[in-house]
Amino acid sequence: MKSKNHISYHHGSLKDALIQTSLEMIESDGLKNITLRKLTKKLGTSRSAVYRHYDSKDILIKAVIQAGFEKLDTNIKSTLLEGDDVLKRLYNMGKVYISFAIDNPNLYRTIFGHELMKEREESCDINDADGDTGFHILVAVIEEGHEKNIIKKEDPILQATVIWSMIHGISNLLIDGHIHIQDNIDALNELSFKTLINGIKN
Amino acid sequence: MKSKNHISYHHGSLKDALIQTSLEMIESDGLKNITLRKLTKKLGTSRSAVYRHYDSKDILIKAVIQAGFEKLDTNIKSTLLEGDDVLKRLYNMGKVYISFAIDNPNLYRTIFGHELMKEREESCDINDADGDTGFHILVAVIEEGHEKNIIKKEDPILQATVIWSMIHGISNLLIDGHIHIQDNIDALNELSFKTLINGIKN
DNA sequence: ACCTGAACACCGTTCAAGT
DNA sequence: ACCTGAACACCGTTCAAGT
Repeated sequence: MKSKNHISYHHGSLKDALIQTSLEMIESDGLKNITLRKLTKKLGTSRSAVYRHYDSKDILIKAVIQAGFEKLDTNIKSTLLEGDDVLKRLYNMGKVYISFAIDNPNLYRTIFGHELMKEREESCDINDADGDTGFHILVAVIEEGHEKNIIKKEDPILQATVIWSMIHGISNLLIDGHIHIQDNIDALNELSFKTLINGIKN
Repeated sequence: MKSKNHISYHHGSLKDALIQTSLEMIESDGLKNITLRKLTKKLGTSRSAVYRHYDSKDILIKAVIQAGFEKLDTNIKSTLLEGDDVLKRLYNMGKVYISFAIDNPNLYRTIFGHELMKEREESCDINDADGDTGFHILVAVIEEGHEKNIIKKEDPILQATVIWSMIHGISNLLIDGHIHIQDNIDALNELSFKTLINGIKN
């Protein structure tokens, strides 16, 4: 029975399966080794089936990147919400963020380095004060630091951007091999955090 | 006469012409729109001529990325060597670096985001104390700051890495559209620099 | 509704043949 | 030595045809 109607095996689930399998293939082989032919073969469908759900490979990849970004964002959010100590939460976020990049270098490279992302203007829109992204939580944590007189009172969005930039820069340079101090990552973590904090705390 | 022997037009210069034209095409159309067919058509050679100089497209692209990286590096170096004030030189470097990224987003994305760069281990090798890259000069400027008692005496390589990470992170987030504060770039510059400096100066 | 598979225009790469 | 152009195996995308 089961093997008979494999025609409708992906009925309703193909769309999601395409994303998940793409995420796996990006991490194992890199983005540029993903082809619709390999992807659909892995899923047991014909290659034109993709076009029922996405208008082109580029649009599929965009959705994959969005999914990858949300994966990272979920990690960041839960870390930022865990515990009371504001500074400790910021420090932990940095560690989790950098660990994500080190553990998923191809995915990280893809979600942040892709040319298609130039026109993005969703989840991370800083102007959208009502959002619920990791960045929004980061801003909220900084504002909590303002109220508790732990963090210097400057524009929290700019402060969040500075913190994010530092962490993002470290992650990027690490996975691209521009930093060759694998044994010294902890020291880099400590110094970057100290540098950030001494610059923004009261 | 001239148009007659176009067969040897690129005699000896094709190798370099491939790099230069690739750099232009990356910036105007993005890396993924570069094909050997378009590239060689633009240069007036047959497409297999490329293989006289590079074993594959990937290896050509690697050389292009290296050339792009050196372009940025040259900018950085001259900025770091200009003037006496240590802090001002660091500040100027940041501005020049970020400007380069904003002016050449596709190139910047390519030289830093490419999957091929995982195995890189040349110019930026921090362990090579004798190098002459922008990063090495940055370390030297920091050491000058140590001698002049302007900058806190910690491992200069780690300090350089922290500074570079911040600037690189800002550049990356800006060109990927994760930061939507175009009108506020100056404020971001100021705050990030202030954050760095207040964290590392005496 | 959703899937199939042949067809099309592209791509990187190879290679025997030219000068 | 260096270049040519046909050939090969791949790719994304389209579309008439199936169920």
